[in-house]
Amino acid sequence: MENKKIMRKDRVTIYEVAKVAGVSLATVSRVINHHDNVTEKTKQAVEEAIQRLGYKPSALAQGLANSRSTNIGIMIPSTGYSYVSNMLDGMIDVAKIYGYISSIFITKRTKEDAANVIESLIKSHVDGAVIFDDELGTDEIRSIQNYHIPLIVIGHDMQGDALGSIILEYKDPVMDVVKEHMLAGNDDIYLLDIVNEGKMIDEIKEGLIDFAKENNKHIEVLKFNDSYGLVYAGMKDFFRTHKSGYFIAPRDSLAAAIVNAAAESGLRIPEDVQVLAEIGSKYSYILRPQISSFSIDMFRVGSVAVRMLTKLLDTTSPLKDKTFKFRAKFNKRSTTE
Amino acid sequence: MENKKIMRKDRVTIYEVAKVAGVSLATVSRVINHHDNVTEKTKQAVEEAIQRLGYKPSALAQGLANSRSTNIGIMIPSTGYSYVSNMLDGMIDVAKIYGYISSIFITKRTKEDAANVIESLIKSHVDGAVIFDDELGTDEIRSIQNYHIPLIVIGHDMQGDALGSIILEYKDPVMDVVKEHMLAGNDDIYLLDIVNEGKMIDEIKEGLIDFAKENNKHIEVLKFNDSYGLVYAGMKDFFRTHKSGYFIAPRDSLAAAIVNAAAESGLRIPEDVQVLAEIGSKYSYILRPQISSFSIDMFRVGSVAVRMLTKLLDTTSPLKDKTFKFRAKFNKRSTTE
DNA sequence: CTGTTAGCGCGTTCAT
DNA sequence: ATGAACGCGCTAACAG
Repeated sequence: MENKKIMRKDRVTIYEVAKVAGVSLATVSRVINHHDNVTEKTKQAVEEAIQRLGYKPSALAQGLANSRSTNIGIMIPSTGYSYVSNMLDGMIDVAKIYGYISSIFITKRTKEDAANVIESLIKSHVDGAVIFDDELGTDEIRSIQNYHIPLIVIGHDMQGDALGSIILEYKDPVMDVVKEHMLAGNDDIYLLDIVNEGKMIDEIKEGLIDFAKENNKHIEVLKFNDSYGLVYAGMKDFFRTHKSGYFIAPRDSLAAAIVNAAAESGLRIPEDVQVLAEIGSKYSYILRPQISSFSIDMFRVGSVAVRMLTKLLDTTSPLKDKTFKFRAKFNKRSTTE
Repeated sequence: MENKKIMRKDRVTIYEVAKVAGVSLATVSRVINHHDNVTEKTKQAVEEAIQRLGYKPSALAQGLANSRSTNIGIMIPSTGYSYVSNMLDGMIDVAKIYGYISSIFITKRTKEDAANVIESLIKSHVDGAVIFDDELGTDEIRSIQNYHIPLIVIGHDMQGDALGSIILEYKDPVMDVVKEHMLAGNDDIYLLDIVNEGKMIDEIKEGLIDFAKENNKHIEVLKFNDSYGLVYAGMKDFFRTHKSGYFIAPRDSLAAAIVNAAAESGLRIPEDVQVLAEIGSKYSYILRPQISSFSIDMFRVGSVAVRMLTKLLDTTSPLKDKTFKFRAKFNKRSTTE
């Protein structure tokens, strides 16, 4: 009773459609690809057969046949942060419009995992990819290019052949605001250093610390693991002995932890403690007091990234601007003076 | 200089590896699939060739050859809401562990779009899919099954052959809390009705209204388009003429809109106005006052969904519990009494 | 306008 | 243990 072949007779193929319609498979192929050189009559017959059988062409076979998978890869860190998922939304949205399916590759924040992810990205045979990953070095990104996969890189300023990049300018705007505070004579800055927050945030940190040194000021670094709860608890503790300061947090939910801890310790905001969030979201203005923060429309970043990618993939229309900048806008709200 | 052919000689195939290693492609295939019947020596030779050439098997060709794409489909509405992106995170995480790549199919909230998405889901040749989409009817979901795609459905109580389901119980817990408020003699309930919020929320609305009728109470429905800003503005207006009430919002960010509007209208919370959010997130406890809401660990829902799916896909280990329930937990906080 | 045939890159018998 | 040959489902010349 070796009838294994019979039990898996599921997927309808182009052959069966051809047979039912009484034509050759080439004709069916022409119909589904809208090649106009087909008689209206036979076309109808084919389409009817397709309907009756419920035939759907296999993207796998199509991909193999013309070495285009109509898939794009999206490499991002865990979407837990809302700015990442907003970006993701924008990317998938545009990809869909252009007829691409989005395959997501989540990277943990380790070199090792990044290598694995790159591996599967290449195997997966995507037509192109957009990469937003703080942990990846430019060399690793270049290695992907050895496989001729057009790339859009977000957050690295890179140039290359089938390579575009999007730059997120948070650092300068943030530094401008902090500099102003410092140069006004203040020397009360505390910087929240969250482990594994990524390269972008780290660079801001370094820039700030360097600037402070140059100006004979001091920045106190407060190190925490990621999570609102941890920071909130830590800051409650902190405010038992400290009664003021100018605090900088990577994201607004973390800024909220400071704000809440301060307020519940009887401190006034912004008179006693000021709080600044580097990456803001809609919660910056939902929270009370509203949080001063910097923002970039990440949905738009995602849209632009994929739109650039489709240009890269469409050999007929060369991408002109291969690098695009988004500059964070400062929204001064109620947690700073 | 018409050397176009040379410039597109990109992907390394199994043939080239075979040639370099001095074996046949069958042997290479055995090595990359870890079929043990290969001499250690030739195995080494092959592996070295693979290294030198930087060969990566094409998932496309592999998929075609054994009709398994090692891709799973994930159908979800826009990830804008954090509970959706948390779920997504959980799904992708587990998929990765099991060696699957995740293809995301975003659905807008219309029947038409849903049909298109289903179409591309089938074409994409995924091995299985998990569907979380309020707008889809059970009949449409069944139609996917005609293509023998194992499915996990979240939010619908369905049974079927290669079909598992996860039920999200928000309705009963929410109704319990509201009933208690009503039965305590109150008749001051306002329900925020956000357009396109999805079936799950709609069902709670209907349940609530029915219950009110049966008990001779009244529920005032406040209709808004989605967005914090719109609701906030609308409620500011509302509170010029209304000075109290028990408000129910679909999500905590919307609840925050009510809370903020009320507070800024000089009303006390929860003495004058009480606010309850149906779907809570971490912001329920980040916001001040903290918002009373219901919660399910959506990351876990996502994990469980994909784990169930992998069981469905693994023919050797049949899935025993084909339906799984998550019951929302009520977190009474500061916006209700 | 339509059918035939040769790949696309890889897995898998069936021999050797 | 290893190689030759066929098939997965479809596209793209090439004939007719």
